[in-house]
Amino acid sequence: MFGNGGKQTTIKDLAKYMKVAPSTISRALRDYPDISDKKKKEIRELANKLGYQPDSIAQSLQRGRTKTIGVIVPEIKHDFFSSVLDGIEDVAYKAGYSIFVCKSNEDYTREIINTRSLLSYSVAGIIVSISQTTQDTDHFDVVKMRNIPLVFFDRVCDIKANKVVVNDEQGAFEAVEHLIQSGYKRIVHLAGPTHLEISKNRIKGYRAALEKNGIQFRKEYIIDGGLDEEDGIRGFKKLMKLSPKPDAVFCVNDPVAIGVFMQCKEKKIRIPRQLAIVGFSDNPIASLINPPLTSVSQPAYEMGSIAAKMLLEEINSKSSLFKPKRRKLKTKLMVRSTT
Amino acid sequence: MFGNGGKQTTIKDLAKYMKVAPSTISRALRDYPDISDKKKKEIRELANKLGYQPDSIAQSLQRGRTKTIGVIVPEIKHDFFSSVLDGIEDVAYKAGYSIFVCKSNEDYTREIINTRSLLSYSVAGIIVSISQTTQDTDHFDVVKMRNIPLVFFDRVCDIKANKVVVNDEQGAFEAVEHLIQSGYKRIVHLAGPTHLEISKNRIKGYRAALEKNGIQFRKEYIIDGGLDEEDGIRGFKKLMKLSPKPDAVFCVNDPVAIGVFMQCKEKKIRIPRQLAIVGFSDNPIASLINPPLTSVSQPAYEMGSIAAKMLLEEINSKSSLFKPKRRKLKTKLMVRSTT
DNA sequence: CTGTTAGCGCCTTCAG
DNA sequence: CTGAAGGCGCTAACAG
Repeated sequence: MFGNGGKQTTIKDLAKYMKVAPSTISRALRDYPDISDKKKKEIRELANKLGYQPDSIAQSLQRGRTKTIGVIVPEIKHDFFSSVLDGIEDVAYKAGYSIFVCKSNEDYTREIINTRSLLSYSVAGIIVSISQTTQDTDHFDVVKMRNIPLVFFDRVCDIKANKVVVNDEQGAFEAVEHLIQSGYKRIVHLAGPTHLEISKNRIKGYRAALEKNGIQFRKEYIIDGGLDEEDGIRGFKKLMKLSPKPDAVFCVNDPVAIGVFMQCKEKKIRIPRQLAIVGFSDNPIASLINPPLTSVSQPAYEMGSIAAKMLLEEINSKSSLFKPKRRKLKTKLMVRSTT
Repeated sequence: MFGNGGKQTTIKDLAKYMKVAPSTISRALRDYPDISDKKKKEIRELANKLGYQPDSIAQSLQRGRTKTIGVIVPEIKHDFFSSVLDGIEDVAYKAGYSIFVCKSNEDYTREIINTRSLLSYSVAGIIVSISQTTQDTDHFDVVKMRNIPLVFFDRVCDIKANKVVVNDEQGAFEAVEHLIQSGYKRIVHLAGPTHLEISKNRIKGYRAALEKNGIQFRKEYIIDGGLDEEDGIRGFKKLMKLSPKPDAVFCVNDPVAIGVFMQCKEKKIRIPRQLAIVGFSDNPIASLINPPLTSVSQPAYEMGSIAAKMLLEEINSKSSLFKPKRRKLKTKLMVRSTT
């Protein structure tokens, strides 16, 4: 735009050209009431000509906050999280915010470092889904203490903050009841890490469905594990050793279900004849595999956009006595052919 | 950490407590040679106790650059892009950088705004895969002019900058030759937007394979379109109207292939008996659908990590006469059951 | 209506 | 070895 050695044009530059004070430029550009319209127009034109762009860093230092949102997710490439990110980005973009994306890699320590790093960049707010290995959540207290709005989604924790979740218990309940009504009797649950709320709630739903339908709960039918495909594979192996042999499995999420699914294929176990499978989150992949996977659908994109909206709302509410909200979205059981 | 009204501890605070000058603190914390070891230790301890964290914004303003990398992708939720992001994040994190993720939404205008926004935040460098609708690339000239390192990946353009691509032509060639050797004769190519290099190169490979194997090229067998599932659906419809009827289709990428795939299912067309399909990028989904999709595998995570490494290298090379590099990664044909 | 001053938090001279 | 001063680009407060 201008051959000034790669430097950006500053307000000072404009001031010199126009022979006015920098503050006048600043005011004109931000359409302050008490500047003559003529001058405003002139200044605008010059700014345009020189390709002036306000320096966000300088503005941020001055304001003490950037127009950015920090996001911490355990993984980026998972369908669920990338869809959530998509939702967050759209809302943020429309509001003139940019997003810092950090990945904890399911690692507690990295999550702490991510948090610190976001704080040091004075983000306006933070959106988090905690890692599988996170048990202690003191690092988020610092965020609260600095009055930085915080929203948790999906994998939430006990902290007093905004939360966006789905109706995990109800979703699990419907999934398991569906299995029961389809005639399955020996239903195993491959559960997630026990300290995560989602795991607990999905277990609750599982038990409630059994109870309501008069099926006795067996402790050994809950198999603890993680949230990844490998956990599904491991879970499958444990499950096959059980006796009496289970006839259905409700998995804490789709990756785990896919793990089981692949093992069945490998071991030539017929789905659903020999083993019925239900997943959770309804990844796009669920409807494309064969047989298509029955799964509890979870509105990922929407969770992201709602989380971002809640965050922005808190950012824009001056009052520090913001009351944390909890949004619980509905799940929907997508019945397909693995059940 | 400290009940100072949510404000972060600053160097000034430390200076007051210690009754020394701020500059002394700054020097001690950054381990400057000429500060007494004793004082250094004291200062470090105090900083720790008060939970001091340097303000990245202030540092950035001073340096003129942040320790951040801007990334612009057309979509976040696509397997390919989210895996690339994963690769970028890992490398960035290890180098102490954070990433700004912007999504162009395949929209030229939004891409321009994204670029501007990243510039205004003084990112240390930018990594981009251009949108389908981007024909003009002047907005990246500004980046170059401000001496901000730039790396393109996958969807690159003509600008003189670092690039990370795969061997598109060779990949396409192998895919099509594989079809020919499997006995298919009437091979259609669902191509991408013609102004993108990847589209051109994949077309080149397609033609080269036909030529080498003495199959006559037919203009109507190249069907132009976009890069999404819907484009696959549209492409399928056009393809079915052709006569003589094609017996195989090579798709510019996996989403398009999936679109075709789903149409085949819907219209009860046997794969590969009636129509063979090959995709490009080998998304995880490819191996899970039934029949599993033959696809050209593209190392997405690696592309991201290499792009980030190239960028950091340029960031760290003081010399402004940095010579742009082009890394071409290898593809690998994953032969499965749709061919 | 406009200019001057001061300061956000940090780092880099330049003096001692 | 350490302190004081100035400035990165911008804006808010105070003067006229």
